[in-house]
Amino acid sequence: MIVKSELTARGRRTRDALVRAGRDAFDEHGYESVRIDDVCARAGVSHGTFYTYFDSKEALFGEVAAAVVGEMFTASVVGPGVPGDPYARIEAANRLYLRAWAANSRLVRMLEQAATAEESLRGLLLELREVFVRRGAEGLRRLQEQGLADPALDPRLTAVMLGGMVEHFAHVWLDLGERADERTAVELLTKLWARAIGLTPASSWQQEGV
Amino acid sequence: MIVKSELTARGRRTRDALVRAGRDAFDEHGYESVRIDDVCARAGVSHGTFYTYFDSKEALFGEVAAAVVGEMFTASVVGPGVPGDPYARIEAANRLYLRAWAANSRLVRMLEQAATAEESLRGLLLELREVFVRRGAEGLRRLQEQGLADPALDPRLTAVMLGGMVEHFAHVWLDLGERADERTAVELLTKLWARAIGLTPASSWQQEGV
Amino acid sequence: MIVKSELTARGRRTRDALVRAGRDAFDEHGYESVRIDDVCARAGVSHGTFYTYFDSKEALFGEVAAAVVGEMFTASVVGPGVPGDPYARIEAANRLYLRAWAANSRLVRMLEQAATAEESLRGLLLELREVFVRRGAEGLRRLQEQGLADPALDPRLTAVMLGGMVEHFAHVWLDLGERADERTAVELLTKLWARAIGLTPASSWQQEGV
Amino acid sequence: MIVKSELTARGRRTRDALVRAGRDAFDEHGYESVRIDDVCARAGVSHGTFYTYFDSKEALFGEVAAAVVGEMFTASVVGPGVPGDPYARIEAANRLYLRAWAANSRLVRMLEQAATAEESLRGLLLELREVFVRRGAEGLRRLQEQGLADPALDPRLTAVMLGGMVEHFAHVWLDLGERADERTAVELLTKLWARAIGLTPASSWQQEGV
DNA sequence: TATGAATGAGCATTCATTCAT
DNA sequence: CATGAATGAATGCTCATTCAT
Repeated sequence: MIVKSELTARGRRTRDALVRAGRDAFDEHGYESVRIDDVCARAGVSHGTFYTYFDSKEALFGEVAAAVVGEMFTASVVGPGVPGDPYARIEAANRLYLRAWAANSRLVRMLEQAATAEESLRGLLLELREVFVRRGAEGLRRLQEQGLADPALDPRLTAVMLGGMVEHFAHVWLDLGERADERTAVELLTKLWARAIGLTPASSWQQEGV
Repeated sequence: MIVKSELTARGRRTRDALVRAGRDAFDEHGYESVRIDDVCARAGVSHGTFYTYFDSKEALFGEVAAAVVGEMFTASVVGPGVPGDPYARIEAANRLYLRAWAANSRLVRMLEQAATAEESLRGLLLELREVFVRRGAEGLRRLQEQGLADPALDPRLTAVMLGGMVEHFAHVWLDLGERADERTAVELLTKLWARAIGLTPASSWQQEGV
Repeated sequence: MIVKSELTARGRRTRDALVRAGRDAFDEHGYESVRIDDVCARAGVSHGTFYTYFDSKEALFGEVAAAVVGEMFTASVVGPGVPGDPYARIEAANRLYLRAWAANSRLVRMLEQAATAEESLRGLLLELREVFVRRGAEGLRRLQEQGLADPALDPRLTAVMLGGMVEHFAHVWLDLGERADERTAVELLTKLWARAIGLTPASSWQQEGV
Repeated sequence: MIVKSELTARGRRTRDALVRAGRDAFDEHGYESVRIDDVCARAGVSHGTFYTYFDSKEALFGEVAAAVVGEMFTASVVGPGVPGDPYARIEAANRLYLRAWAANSRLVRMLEQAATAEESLRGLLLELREVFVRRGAEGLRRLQEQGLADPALDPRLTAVMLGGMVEHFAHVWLDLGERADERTAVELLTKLWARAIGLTPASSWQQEGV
């Protein structure tokens, strides 16, 4: 097998084609159903060529999964340009969150499947979750410090639960055909999220408690 | 193949052993990894016997899935003995909801996987979701009618989202090792749920709106 | 895989057919060249059936080798009916020795090849050699005790060398086409062997030494 | 492919490196296990370069085998400086014989293996044996003519057998781990050889016969 | 000459399913 | 009803060889 760092331009092109083909194939047919042959055909290379770049189907999937996870990280960052209004920031975050998960729903679920068997993939999966959980927890903590959210909530557990709500909805929405338009969905998710953490326009938590 | 209704006592015992063995095997190793051989060995019957009762591996899984779904329905019904306090009822429902999904998390996810390929399983999966969604929506609608919850919320979509929060947490908690004890989890899920729907002790919604 | 002891009569027949077919195939084409398919075709069973009885090609070869080694042991025992005349006994032994190795020359050489890689086969190979070496050494020691052979010879090393002469000749004769008829070969091998150990009609060694 | 005679200095170096690498690889891992890739890596050239110099793996092996055979011829010639004492000459020859075979035991056995399939290699193998057999036969014939060895022995067949004894011992000694030090081994081989051909200090054969 | 990417025939192995007993 | 031997399509992977650069 040729390692990634030792590639010529031509090799890189072929390798990229295989990763792209693999990603499409996995997304369309599911991990188990994908044949190395399918991937090769899609990438326009012969069967043997696959093994010039990857040791196995698992290795390819690892590569695909890593790419997906990387994209999700990048795509879900709420830019600094978003207004300081906490509610608006939550809404923006939820929109990106929903989109990021929706775009990769099937592959992420596949990653979960595969992670059961493959040690290396488990790490990737946990890293993925951790990044999203931490972001959510950080955001909540900040609001708590500003007196805008219920200070009694455990930030991490709350982030896990509310993040899960968004993530799960992405799946139900796109994979299971639950009917809703994005605007409505994001608005409702945001309303539920904001209310759940007790987001207040003023700093009422400092006086009252739960 | 012998159909279920034409079984002798002995046949029923063998068949039940296969279903039980299949359920355990699927839960432990995942759909694809399970060999008919494994199931037969577990059930203590010979390889050929399997086909006396089932047409295929899929057929067995369908049977297992149906059993699981049935159990989940039964197990998650909030008994009439629970006090009328809405918050307490939500908490009781969430506890049962969480337990029901946690107990069968892997099999349900397997069902989702398999449903991608198998038409018949898709129906089962949708039925499963629908029952839970409908229950949640009914509950919310009742609270709205009583003026105890935000009447502006779409009952179904809200139920999908908040139900998803619980369902997803069951998965994260049990399959992915997120650390939490049941009491804490149920309490937080309930608090978030209640706040999200704007559950009020009094009937404040009638005067205010969102 | 079905273990040997759990076979029905039918299974035993199939298994035996595979071993026989494998033996023929190995003998004709050499280890590496033999395809599982060839063996199956020869045995008149389908490809998959092979794996009902053997885990791999190596496993089959192990079985074949063990059978060959067993036969060689049996076939090379000089019966008790052979006259006590030491020279005649050596000749009889050499004849059987030559025949035993000649009959299985290719398979034994294959075993040597394969033993390089397979730990389990190495044991079999060493056992095979050891039996023949020990027999030769015992015979020599007896003659030495009777004063009929040079007592200065190390029995084991001498047996290794002279046994090797016969074994090697079997190979050269049959595999490499060295021309000779069996009678001539056995007579010459015996003459060389007898002279080499200083076999004397009388008990001259007791008086002389080397 | 570039033929040997048309090489530049650089080409010769690369080619030699491949032959040397191939010899080491064959000796260590056996014919079938050697990958062209291994050889190239060892020689420090890229995969494609191999085919600049050789048509195939077999061609490389042929080259290696020829080199080995050449060395064995050279290394085993008893120099003219060795004293005329026949026993001492036999001992010297056996020492060189043993060393020559021991040094190349694995490669020679590989050649025998390969010769089964490759016509061209068969010639090489037969040539190798023939040289050693002829030398042994010549030596014996000379001794017979001088009345120092049993004139009744067929020189060629005797040489095949006794030569085989030495050759085989080299294999058993080095490849199969039979324990012996060289001095002891050579002395015993020589004693057995000398006695077997009836080597006498005086010219007793002229009067007696066997 | 050297390189290394591409090729594809070839092969071992798995496993759901069938069927004779 | 139960058994377990037989089936064979399906598929991942290897590696000698070719060839464009």
